[in-house]
Amino acid sequence: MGFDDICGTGLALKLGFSSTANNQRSRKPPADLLGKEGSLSFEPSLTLSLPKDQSADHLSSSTYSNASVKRKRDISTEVERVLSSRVSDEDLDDHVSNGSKKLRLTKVQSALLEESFKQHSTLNPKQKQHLARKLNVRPRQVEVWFQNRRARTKLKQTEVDCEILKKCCESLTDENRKLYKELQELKALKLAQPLYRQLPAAATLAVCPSCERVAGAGENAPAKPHFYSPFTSPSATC
DNA sequence: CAGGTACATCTAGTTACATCA
DNA sequence: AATGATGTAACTAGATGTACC
Repeated sequence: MGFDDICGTGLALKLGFSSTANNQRSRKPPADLLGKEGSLSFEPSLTLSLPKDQSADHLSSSTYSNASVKRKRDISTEVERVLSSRVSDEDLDDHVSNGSKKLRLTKVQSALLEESFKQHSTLNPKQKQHLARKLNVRPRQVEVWFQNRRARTKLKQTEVDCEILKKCCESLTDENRKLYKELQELKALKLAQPLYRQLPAAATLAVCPSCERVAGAGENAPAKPHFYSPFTSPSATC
């Protein structure tokens, strides 16, 4: 296993704590990575000793509690710390070698990634490799950047959609209010006209907007047609 | 062909760190 | 200088698709 294998998919992954890029079905750490007496071996040249409670038995637990996740991260950090000095020797990764735990992409790198994202929001392995070489970062970093970028895009779109729906809702409420007001006026007008009472029954029919039943005539008709208020739920009317 | 396995990659959610006001 | 808010790189868990046996 080479250094890029360890760093490329994240230390924790390759150490077998979890496995996004490794093996999704078996959550147990690979046996070949877990040395004896709680030490983790990546290469013959690098062995990290761990306290007893962080030994293979603990790490191979099928479920990971918060505490174990925390410990796992502590281990990862420690592993990274040890590895970083080694990276420095090999001059493979600038951000790790300068002690920074988290890489910040340069403006140029971000711009290139953005440019690439505009062309295609997902990458095939070849494109990923090419972009990684071009940017002088690991393919895994390109992959993660695209994942996060897609998530950001989706989030923004959701916010936009939410705004649109909100406006739509406001507009409909407004329209409903106007219609209700208009209806009240018509009803008032109707009551004010004595001639209205002499009109045939058919002319007084009204339709409930929520159940679409004809009201105001017939045996089973309610005493008066019912309308819904914009301030109450239509379901409450029928 | 169906089923199992390994692997790569995805999404959604979370964490941790860098940066800035 | 300290601190809280914010943006984002990196991680985790689980799902899915594909290739192979």
